[in-house]
Amino acid sequence: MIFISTYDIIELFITEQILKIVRRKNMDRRQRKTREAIFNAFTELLSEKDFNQITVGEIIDNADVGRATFYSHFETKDFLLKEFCEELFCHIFDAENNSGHEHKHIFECDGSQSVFLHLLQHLQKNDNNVLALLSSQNNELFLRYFRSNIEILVEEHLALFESTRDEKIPLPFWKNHIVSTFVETIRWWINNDMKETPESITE
Amino acid sequence: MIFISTYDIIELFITEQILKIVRRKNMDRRQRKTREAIFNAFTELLSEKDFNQITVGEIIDNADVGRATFYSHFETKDFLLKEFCEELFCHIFDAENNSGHEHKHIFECDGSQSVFLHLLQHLQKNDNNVLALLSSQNNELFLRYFRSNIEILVEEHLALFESTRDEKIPLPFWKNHIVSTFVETIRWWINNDMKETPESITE
DNA sequence: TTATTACCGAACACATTGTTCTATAATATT
DNA sequence: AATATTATAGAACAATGTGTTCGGTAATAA
Repeated sequence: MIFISTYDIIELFITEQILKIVRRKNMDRRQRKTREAIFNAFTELLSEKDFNQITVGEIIDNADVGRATFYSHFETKDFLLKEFCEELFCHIFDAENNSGHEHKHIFECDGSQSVFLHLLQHLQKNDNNVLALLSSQNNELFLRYFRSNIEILVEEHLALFESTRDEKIPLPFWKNHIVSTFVETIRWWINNDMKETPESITE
Repeated sequence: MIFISTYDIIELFITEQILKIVRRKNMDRRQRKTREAIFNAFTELLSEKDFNQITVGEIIDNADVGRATFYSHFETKDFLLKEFCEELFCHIFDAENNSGHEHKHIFECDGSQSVFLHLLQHLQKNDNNVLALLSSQNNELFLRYFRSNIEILVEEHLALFESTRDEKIPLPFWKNHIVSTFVETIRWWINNDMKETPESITE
C-alpha cells in the first residue's frame, strides 16, 4: 500500500518554475521595481554591445540603482544573464498557456507541421524583444539557451517526428538533426528579416 | 591590350595567408619560440576552462613569458584568439595540400559525399588537438570559426549540392541548411565519441 | 504605530588590464 | 669576429572593473 499525502500531490503540481513566479509576485514592490529596472537596462545594453563588454557599472547606471542593490539581487553578472534567459524563454514557451487558451501547448496540435508555425508566429509577435536579442551580437548566447529549450520540447514530442524517420538513422542523431534544423532555420529566418511562415514549414 | 607585369602575377599567387606563413618562418627564433609557448599555454588553458575566465596572467605564467613580451606579440587576449583560430583552421583546411598530395583539395573529389568523409577523417587524425577544443567548454567559440570556414567552402562548391536541391527552396536558405547540417552533424559526432565515418555520410 | 526590510552611496580591498622603462641576452649584419 | 639590432625579462605603473561592507534613510509589512 502506498500513502500519498495531499502535500505530496500539491508538490507534484507546483514545479520549480511556478514557485519562482509566485515568489516573484509576492515580492516587495521595491524589489520588483529594481529587478525590472535592472532587466530593462540589461536588455538595452545587450542590444547595443557584446555581453562580455557590458560592465556592472553600466547596468546600475542605466538602471539607476545602487551598486550594493545590484549585488543583493544577483550574485554576479553571469547569474543576471541566467535568470534573464530563464524568464525570457519561460515566457515564450508558456505564454500560450496563460493568455490565448485557443491551444494549450505549442506541440499539442494537428501534426508536427504546426509546431514550426506556432513558434514562428510567436516570435513574430516579438514578446519581450526576443528578436532584437536573437539577432544582436549576442545571438549565439541566446540561441544556446533557445536550443536547450527546443531540445526539451523535441524530447517530449519525439513521436511526432518518428513517421519521417529512416530506420537506418540512429535515434540520438535524428534528434540532434531535428533540433539543429529547427534552430538553424530560425537563425536564418531572423537574420533575413522573416519571410512568410508556412513556406518555411513546408521545408 | 592588357598589360600584366610579373609583379602582378606574383601578387596574384601570394595570398595574404601565405604571406603570413612566410613572415612567420622568417621570424627571429626567439619570436617563434615565445609565440609557440604562448599558443601552447593557451591551448592547454582552453581545454581546462572557459575563454572568458582565462587571464593574461595565467597565459604568461604557463608560457613562462614576460608580460610585456605577450603584449608585444598580441594586442589583446581577443587578438590572440583570432590569430590562434586562423592558424588552427588554416592548418586543417590546407594540410592536405602541403602533405598528403593524394588529393589536392577537400572538395575536389568524386562527389559531394566524399566531402564529408575527408573532413571527418581529417578531424579523426586530430591535428593540433582540434578535437579537444571543439569538445571543450569553448566548443561554441570554435564551431563559430569552423562554421565560417565551412561556409566559404560550401559557397565555392555549391554546384555539387545543386542536384539534391528542390526547386521550391530558395538558394540562400538551402546554403544555410547545408552548412548547418554539416556543422551540427560534426558537433554531434564529436560529442558522441565518433562512430564510423561512412555511416554519417550516407545521411 | 512599530518593526522589518530594501535601498543608497560611499568607501574599500582586490584582481585584471595594458603601458612604460631599463638592463640583458640572443640574434642579425658587416 | 666585432658590432649593431632586436626581443626579452622584470618590475613598476595607472586605469578600470569586481564584489563586499557599512551606517543612515525611506518604503513596506505587521
